[in-house]
Amino acid sequence: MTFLMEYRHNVDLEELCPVCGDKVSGYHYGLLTCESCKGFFKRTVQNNKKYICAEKQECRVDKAQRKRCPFCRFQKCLHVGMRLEAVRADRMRGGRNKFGPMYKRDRALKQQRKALIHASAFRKESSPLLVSSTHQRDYTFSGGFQPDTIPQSAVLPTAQNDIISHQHPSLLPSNSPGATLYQYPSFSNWTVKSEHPNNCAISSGSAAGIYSDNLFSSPPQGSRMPRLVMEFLRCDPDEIQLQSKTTARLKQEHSGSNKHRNPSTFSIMCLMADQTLFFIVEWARTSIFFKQLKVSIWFNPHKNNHILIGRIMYKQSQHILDSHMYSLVQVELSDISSLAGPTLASLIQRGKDLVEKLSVLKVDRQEFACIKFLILFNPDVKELEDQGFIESMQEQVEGTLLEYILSTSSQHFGRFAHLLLCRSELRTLSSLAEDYLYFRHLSAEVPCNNLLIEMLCAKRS
DNA sequence: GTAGCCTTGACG
DNA sequence: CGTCAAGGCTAC
Repeated sequence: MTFLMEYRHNVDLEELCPVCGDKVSGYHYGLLTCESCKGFFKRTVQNNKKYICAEKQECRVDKAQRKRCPFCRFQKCLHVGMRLEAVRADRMRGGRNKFGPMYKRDRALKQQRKALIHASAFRKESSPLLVSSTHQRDYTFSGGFQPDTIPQSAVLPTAQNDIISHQHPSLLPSNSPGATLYQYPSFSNWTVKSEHPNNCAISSGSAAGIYSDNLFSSPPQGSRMPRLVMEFLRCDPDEIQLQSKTTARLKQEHSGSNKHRNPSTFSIMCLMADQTLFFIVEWARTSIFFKQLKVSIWFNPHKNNHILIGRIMYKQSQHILDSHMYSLVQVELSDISSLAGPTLASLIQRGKDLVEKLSVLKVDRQEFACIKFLILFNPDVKELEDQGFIESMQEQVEGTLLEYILSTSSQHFGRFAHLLLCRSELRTLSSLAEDYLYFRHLSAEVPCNNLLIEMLCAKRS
C-alpha cells in the first residue's frame, strides 16, 4: 500500500511517442503522440503532401533523425495507427470528434492494466482464489520476456512504452534496440488511479459471489490447471467442424450464382470471417457463463469481432509454430498484402506483427481461451447490462490466466503482462478492421447477407 | 518545413 | 466551467 503511494505522475504523459520516441503531449489523431509528430501529421494530411524516400523506405525514425525522411516518418505515423480521418477537412477548431470515447477507453485500459500489473506483481499475499498456495511464487520482476526478444514492430505502439516502462531500468539490457532508441521513464514515480477500482486487485470480488455458483473455487490440490481453464477448454469450438462448414460454404457460394466469376480474395475473407462469426456467437452462447448472461452480451457485435480477429491471429501463430496446414481455411496474409490498398496493407502488417508476437510467446490453447473470455467480458464497453457482473468476470478470468501462467511459465510476470498487451492490441486491431470493413461496406464492396456486416451496422446505427 | 506554444469549442 | 484534442501562429 505504501508502495503504491509512491507513484505520482500522470501515467499517460510518461509514455513515449510511438513514432519518434519523444515525449507524448496527449492524444493526437487517434493515439498518444508527441507534439512534433502531431504537427507533422497535420501538415502532411492538410496539405496533401507527397514525400519520396531517398533510401530504401526503411529509414529509422527517432527524435534525432525524424526530420531526415518525411516519407518514412509519415509511413510510421500510419503504421502505428494515426488516423487520417481525424484531420478535419473543414479545419474547424476546437470541440471533440468521434475518437473521444476511444481515447477514454484507451486511458481506462492503460490504467486498469497498470493497476492490475502492480497488484499482481507486488502483492505479497495473494487471495486463495488467485493463486493457490501450491504454486505461489516470487512476484518480483524476473526479467521475464526481454524487450529485445520481441521484434520492435511486434508490439502495440502504445503498449510498447508500457512494456518498457514496466521493466525495472536495471533489468533492461543497455544494448537492446529499445534501450538505444528511447529513454525509459523511471519506474518509481507513477500514480495508480484506476477508473475501475474493482480491478485494481485480483481477488474474489464480492459481486462474483452472487453469480459464481462456486464455479471459481481454487483448483483441487495437486492439480496444475485451474479449474476455470479446463472449463474454458471444454467449451472451445470444434475446429474440425468449423473448417468443414467453412469449406462447404465456400464451395456452395462458388457453385451458386457466382459460378462464372472468380471470387475476390476480399470476398473470400468476408465469407470465412462470417462463418467463423457464427461459430463464435455459438461459442459465446453455449459457454459456461451463458446461463448468467443477458442476450446483449453474447450477441455483442463489438466483442465478437474482437474474438474473430483474435482467432485468426491465433491460428496464424499456430501455423508459424508448427507449420501445420489448416486446409482451405488458412489464409496467407502475405499473399493478400500485395493485393491490398494501403489501409488494409497496414492492418495486415499489424496483424502479422501480432501473429509474430503470439508465436514468439508460444501462446497455448489454455491461454488463448482465457484471452477470448477476457474480450467477451470487456468492462470498458459500457453499453452492456450487468456491468458489475462483467467486471467481476473480467477479474476472475484475469486471475485465472495469471494463475495458469504461474503454474506453467517460469517467466510468469513478463508473460502475463505480454498476454494482456496482446489482448489490447487485438482490441485495437479489431476496431481498425471494423472501421475498414464498415468503410468498404459503405462503398458497397462487402458481399451481402453477411452477419458480420449486419452486426456492424446494428452497432453503428 | 519544423515544433513549441496558443486559441478554440464540444463535451462531460 | 474545466478539460483536451483539434487547428493556428510564428521563431527558428
